[in-house]
Amino acid sequence: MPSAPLPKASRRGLAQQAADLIREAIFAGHFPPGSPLREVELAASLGVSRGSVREGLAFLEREGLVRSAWHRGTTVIDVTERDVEEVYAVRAALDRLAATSAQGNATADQLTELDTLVQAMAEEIGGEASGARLLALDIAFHDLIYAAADNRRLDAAWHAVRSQIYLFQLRRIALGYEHYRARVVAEHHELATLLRSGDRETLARRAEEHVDSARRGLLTGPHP
Amino acid sequence: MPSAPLPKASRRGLAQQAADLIREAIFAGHFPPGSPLREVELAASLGVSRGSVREGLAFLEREGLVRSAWHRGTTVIDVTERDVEEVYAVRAALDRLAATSAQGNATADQLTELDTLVQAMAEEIGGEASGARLLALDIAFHDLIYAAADNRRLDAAWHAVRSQIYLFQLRRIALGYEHYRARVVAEHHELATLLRSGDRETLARRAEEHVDSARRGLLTGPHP
DNA sequence: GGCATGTCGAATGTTGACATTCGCTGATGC
DNA sequence: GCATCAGCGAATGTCAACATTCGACATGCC
Repeated sequence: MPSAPLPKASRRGLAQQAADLIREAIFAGHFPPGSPLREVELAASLGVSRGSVREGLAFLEREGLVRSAWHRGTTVIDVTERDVEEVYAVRAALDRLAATSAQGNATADQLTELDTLVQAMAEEIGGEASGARLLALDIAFHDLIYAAADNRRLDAAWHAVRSQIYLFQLRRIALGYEHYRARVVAEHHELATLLRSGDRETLARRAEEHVDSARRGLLTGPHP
Repeated sequence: MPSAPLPKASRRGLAQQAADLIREAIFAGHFPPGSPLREVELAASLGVSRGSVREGLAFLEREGLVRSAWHRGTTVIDVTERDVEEVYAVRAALDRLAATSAQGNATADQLTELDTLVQAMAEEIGGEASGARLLALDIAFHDLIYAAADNRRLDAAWHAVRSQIYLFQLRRIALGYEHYRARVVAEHHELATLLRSGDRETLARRAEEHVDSARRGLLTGPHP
């Protein structure tokens, strides 16, 4: 996942570092959905104490990547059809608000950056497309919209589903991503255009439809 | 055999208990917005260790009630106009989704319970209305809608703003709540009716407008 | 054989001590 | 008089040991 630039990264505490490493391990497939995340094991593996690992896991739970139960440990979330439906329903609602808030609120620089990202997607597809890189650009595009919306609560809600979306898409991409490749550029280009100058209601509808398109891409084809 | 002092006390862990107590203290006004929540102080006050308090504070941060910064401690959130705008913008988006999801998904029992809550509001107003009790019924009403929506991610997002809404409204109510009293019953009655049998688009719009009405109620009148 | 129960092990929950960081204060130099 | 910086104190961050809980297996009774 494209992590934000790290100007003060080293001063973020071991818990955050542990969370980052565990998150990466989950994305890398080292901990498949449903597998347990044992604190002692992780503490030994990461070279930090159990307390820091515990705090890091709590942070990942806030992102929705893992689930914890009283005295029953922490496990990676499932990736059932219902889970996908839940996440994308919430994301559609959030994206709708983010897009309409960002409209008229985004700076010129931010709008330009959106175009740059869309162009990068197009170039990625032109060459030998890497699904993972395409996905990173996709997420970065939406990160930018949420940043332009300039609403800390909205951004927090976005972060509570962002990692899950990344996990879902990553797993789907591993099975092929022609469906993804086919629509990414056009849809994001349209969103950027509508954001710059478009009917507010149309933008809201399109933002929702974009999420629905991504959801359908996840649920079609081979299932895990 | 000495009977246990707290028979069913700790099935949820000390951290959760600590979070509950601190949350209540914040709502009670013991910790006004912006005031620091010192771990050692709370640990001594609650009779638990700092670790548990720390975990409880992390949970409250998930609810948006407090904010933490690296080596700078935890403080109660501010209640500026911008904070209110942020929370209610997100809540409008979530309520819209919750209402439309609950429509056609709610059980008969849940719909009946909604009516019961609306009637309880009306009775509360008929007698000597207590703003706090009215607010509790209001929140319970929306909790029920979110429960009917049956989406764990949506419920999590709701819980990330619920406590903030409670705090905002509590502080506003302390300054008088005629404006609140005037609209509560009618608006919730309409929502319950639309939920049972109403146009989906109308329901979505009304759910958003209901939140906007609450937001305006918060921002009018005397400001803290 | 099937079900209730007791015991055990492995994991989480909790704690107090130790290390680190940050803001403040006051001495210091210009 | 004012800016700078070193030291100080108070708070948070980290750790390793201790206590508690739950699931699984074995055991015994019916």
